[in-house]
Amino acid sequence: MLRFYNNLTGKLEDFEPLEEGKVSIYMCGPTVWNFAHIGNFRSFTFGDILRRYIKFKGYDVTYVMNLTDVDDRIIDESNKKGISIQEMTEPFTVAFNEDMATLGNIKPDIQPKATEHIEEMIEIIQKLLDNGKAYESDGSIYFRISAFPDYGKLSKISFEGNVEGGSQRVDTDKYDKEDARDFALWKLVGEDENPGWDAPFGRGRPGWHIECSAMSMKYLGETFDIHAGGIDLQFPHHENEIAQSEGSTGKLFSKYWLHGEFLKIDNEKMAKSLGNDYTLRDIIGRGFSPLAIRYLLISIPYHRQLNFTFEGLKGAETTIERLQQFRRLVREEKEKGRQGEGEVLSLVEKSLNEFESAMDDNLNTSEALAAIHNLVREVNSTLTEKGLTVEESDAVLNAVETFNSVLGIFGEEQEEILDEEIEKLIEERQEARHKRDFARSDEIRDLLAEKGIILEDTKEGVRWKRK
RNA sequence: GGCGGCGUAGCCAAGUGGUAAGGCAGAGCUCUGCAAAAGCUUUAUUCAUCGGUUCGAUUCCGAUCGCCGCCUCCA
Repeated sequence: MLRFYNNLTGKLEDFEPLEEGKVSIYMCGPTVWNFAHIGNFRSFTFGDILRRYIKFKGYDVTYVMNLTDVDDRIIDESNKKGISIQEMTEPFTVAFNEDMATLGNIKPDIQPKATEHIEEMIEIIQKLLDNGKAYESDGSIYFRISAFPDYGKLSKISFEGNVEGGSQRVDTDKYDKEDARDFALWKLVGEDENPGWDAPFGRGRPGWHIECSAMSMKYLGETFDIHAGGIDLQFPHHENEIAQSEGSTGKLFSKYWLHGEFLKIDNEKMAKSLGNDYTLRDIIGRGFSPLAIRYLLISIPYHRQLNFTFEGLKGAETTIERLQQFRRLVREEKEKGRQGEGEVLSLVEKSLNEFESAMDDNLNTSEALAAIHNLVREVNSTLTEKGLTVEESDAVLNAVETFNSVLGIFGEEQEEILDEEIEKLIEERQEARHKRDFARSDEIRDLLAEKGIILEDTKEGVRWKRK
């Protein structure tokens, strides 16, 4: 039984979708004003695993991840550069999708842009104005938190004590609000300022929170199954989404709330000021493979802080090579066509069961990986000792395929074709070795290494792989 | 100040009221012309510290120390 830690209730709960067999997921996407950093990608990779696993469990999944392409930072940056917000966000949107693909994250079913959903936002704001949960002040529209008693139910923040004694409770907003906690739904924009959109309640631009309410409800309905995002979004962003959405519909917004924890770099907070806010491109530029990065990102359960280090990444690199080597060895083994049955079948079944119960337990990827590693080790032993039958090899390869469909850490199958020149060199080296002409043999080995072909001399002959 | 999380081998870490997964690194072995690669084996009387509850705690409770996050439109 699949269970999630639901941040809304603060409990580990059995997962029961609203509609049998169907699951709707909304993941808060990136603000496309810059290249996304590795911390961002931890969250989005968590979203990808969530979506893949629910699909693996047999549900029909709709996965929506938005693009925030209008907000204060984007406007500030585009003004500085003297370009439109579209010119500002377009290249980063492309880059983001490239990076996601590089990391092996499957494209969301729907990827709505905020700027294309202004109408929907205006509708929600109008409803809130009509039912008294929003008000106008100096041309901007604010949400009236005092009219929404459930405010704070997600983040469990008590405002009572805070208003009185809190040192942070300073209202720095230059606008006039009824209550310091109230937040902007619609910000006044002058006639000749851009970007701005016309609404019945005046020209303006949307607040950040309303964007996600509008896009999620448009594609998933007024109530949907899972809302996910980074832990920092819990307050105020998600709390405000709930207020706006439930305030306008009177219905539950999202049944489950899942938050991805932060990633630290060398045990420190990732921050621009520390210079450790690595983008995916930075890390790949240092020679690390996307697969290793993905492995490291999912090696710790999503709801735990992850300490990202380059040493750890090096380790992940070794680990995924071992996994890929494993798949290669078993595939080779299958080619031998050995017949019969074997006890490996039960090992495979055990591993698959362990994998599933680990993932069922609030996506415990650490344990799921342990189940994979245990299978790899046990099968390797059997393989060396007495070999595998075709049936066993098939079972193992199918299991690998299953693991890969959920976690995506084995990568694509390598092209097993060599060009003739290289094949001839390998042959020539084998002949040289046969004649004990080791000078020539080593020379060829070096030559092939330069071409990115690594040779492994084994009992049963030579094996090659690409670096 | 308020709320929450964490502290497990050299490193990254999972986990449980009943005696410590997994990965990396290290060591040993197998293979090999040598090497590389690969594979196997091995590595915590102990889970920050101090008390308490219990037949029994790393796991529950309390205190202390240390780290991280949210409360400031930062995943």
